[in-house]
Amino acid sequence: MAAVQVTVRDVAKKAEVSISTVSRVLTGNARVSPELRQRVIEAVEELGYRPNALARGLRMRRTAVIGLLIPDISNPFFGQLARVVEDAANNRGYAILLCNSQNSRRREIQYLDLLRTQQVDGVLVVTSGAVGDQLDEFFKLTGAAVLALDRRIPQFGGPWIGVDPYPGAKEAVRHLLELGHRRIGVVRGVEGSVSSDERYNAIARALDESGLPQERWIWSGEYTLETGVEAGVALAQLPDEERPTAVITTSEFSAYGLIEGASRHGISVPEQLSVVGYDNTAFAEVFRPALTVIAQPIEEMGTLAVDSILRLINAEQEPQLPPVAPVAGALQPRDEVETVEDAVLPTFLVKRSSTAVSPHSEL
Amino acid sequence: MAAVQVTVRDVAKKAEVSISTVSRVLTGNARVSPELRQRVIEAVEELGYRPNALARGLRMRRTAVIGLLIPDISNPFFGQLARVVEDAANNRGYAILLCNSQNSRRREIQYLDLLRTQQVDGVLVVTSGAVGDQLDEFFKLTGAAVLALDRRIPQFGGPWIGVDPYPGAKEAVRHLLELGHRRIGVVRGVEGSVSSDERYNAIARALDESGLPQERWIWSGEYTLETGVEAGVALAQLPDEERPTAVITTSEFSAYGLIEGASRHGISVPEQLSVVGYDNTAFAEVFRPALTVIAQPIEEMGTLAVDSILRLINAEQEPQLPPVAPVAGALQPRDEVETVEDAVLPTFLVKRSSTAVSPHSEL
DNA sequence: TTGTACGCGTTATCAC
DNA sequence: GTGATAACGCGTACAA
Repeated sequence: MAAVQVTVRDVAKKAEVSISTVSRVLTGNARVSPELRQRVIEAVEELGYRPNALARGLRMRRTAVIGLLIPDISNPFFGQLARVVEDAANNRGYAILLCNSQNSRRREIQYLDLLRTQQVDGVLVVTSGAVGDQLDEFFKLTGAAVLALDRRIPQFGGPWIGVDPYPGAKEAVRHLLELGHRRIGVVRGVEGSVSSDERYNAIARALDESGLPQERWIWSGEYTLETGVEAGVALAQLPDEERPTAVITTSEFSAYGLIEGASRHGISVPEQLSVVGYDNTAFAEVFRPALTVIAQPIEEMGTLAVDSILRLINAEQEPQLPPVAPVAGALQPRDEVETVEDAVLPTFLVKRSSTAVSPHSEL
Repeated sequence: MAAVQVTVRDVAKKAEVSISTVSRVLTGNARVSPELRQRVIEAVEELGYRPNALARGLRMRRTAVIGLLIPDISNPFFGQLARVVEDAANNRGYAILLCNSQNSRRREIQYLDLLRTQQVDGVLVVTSGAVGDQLDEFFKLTGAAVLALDRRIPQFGGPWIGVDPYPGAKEAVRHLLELGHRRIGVVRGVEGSVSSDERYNAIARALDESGLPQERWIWSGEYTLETGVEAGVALAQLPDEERPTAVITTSEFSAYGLIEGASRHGISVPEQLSVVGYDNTAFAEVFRPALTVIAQPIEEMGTLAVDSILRLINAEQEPQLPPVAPVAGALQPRDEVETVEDAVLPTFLVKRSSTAVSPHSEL
């Protein structure tokens, strides 16, 4: 093949100017006389010239690439998050290097290495393990911007953008109370995990504030279908008057499992049991009954994360419109590092069909 | 800040050798005496040296990066495909640049531009529009490997790796026949789209070969929930004896919609209506009733695609184990371009609970 | 305002 | 077997 690369020299020759003039036109970093400018633009178009990001990155010490380190892209929640992040980044002229850790700490670390050799300008980390130390080291080594997304990372010195489960939990409890529920159970994640504990504590607090007991019906396990099924089966075994009439889960899949497990034993949702899930992926409204959920503001979280990391990278200077039609935006030199504060976005309740009036309600 | 980069010169100085020796040790492309080799390795470790992919890529004209151009990463099917592709690529030492076109032709073209400036070694294209010409041009311009994945691309000269809907369709029809169904409908995608026509034709052929009429109950529309709902509602309006007892859809979401629409009018699945979906995302077994589907071999398709594109790139030479512990594998010079043939993988049926004995069956 | 020359970090070609 | 040196393509001091 070969496919010889058109370089800035070819453009210069064609436009009969020097390469610096070409470069100046392309980057827009210095004034060029209109005539020369025009000649350069024409030459660029005729030759179909595109700058070489490698050379540019080597020279500028910036690549306009950010890494997205994520546990599992096939999980719809992360898929949605990735879509938002990709969109926001792309709009700002940044490319995304996809790093799917598959929930493996080893792969996370391996990917940090790759990200380092690739000279990315920043990394958005949705971690599955505890890599706080490695992240700090990565930052120290590369100077790249590092931002923890969604899940807070223990021992990590950088900023975090995530979600507060409390507002949604509060709404969920109020919603269930209004429907006449007084016995509310919880299917939570494994104890000890930061995210899992946070979610559970939010629900426990909301229940507490409502004067409801929150210690009686608690099941825990991984954020999986099976965990939900087991809880549903266990719940169905309870005598009628000791069984919760509503359950809040901290994972969407567990909610589906719960509904399945309960209905296997003749408990129907929402008639005999109301279920509130978590997350709010596209499936929540496809499922039957459509799932009421404590929703995460995926959209806001993703765009805010990109905004913040770009601020960290200090690329926020200008909208970065390409100065010359077909050529990608020029990179600005990086100046002093800014700091970005942690941000916590509220969850909120999305009411659908999996919650209904309590069977014991007098409403 | 700054975070000065450790270069091959620093390693050379520390090991008291020349930079060429360092390079030789790192790439493994030439013989180095054991003593010097050892000194280099130690220096690399002590300094935490990592090669600069930009410089290496500039020099080698290879980046070990491939682009994944995909319609919508938040769609679970593509999410699963991306996961497989990412995994396979990563195992072979390649990084993935995520290009989510959001089903926009404009963004696809824009991304091809980015991919070109980024000097990627190859592109895996799951297209949403018709960009055959642009792909050929991209190839001509860059010499990068280009491979169409999943969806065949009109007017594209390069190889394609996709799926044959027929085997799964054949199995589905046989399955339904065995369950006593004789009136089988189809919810298909929009007419004229390549993928949609292929899927429909496969089903029509399978029906035809079974001697069943295949022209009576056909609904078409986008691969969405709504299309399914409309079909379900329309189907429910038909008098009992004119209504199909089973329906095959060419999209998973349409199947869910169909079940919803039909049940709104009192038609229950699978008792009164059997439904066969398409795709087989993780949600198919979570849904109730768990969805019988014509499944695509996502795993095989993704890994084969990566294998093939790497063959095209000619990186298949060696497993590429890093010659020096902490340093990423060295790149081999690219030699003559190989050709890769189209590959068509078979679909297959996954039986679940949405299909059952026909209400009119005498079984 | 425009052009020349150097360096970013790496690999490869050439002498030794 | 080892070391100096020239590219790869770009942006920018510096000189003109």
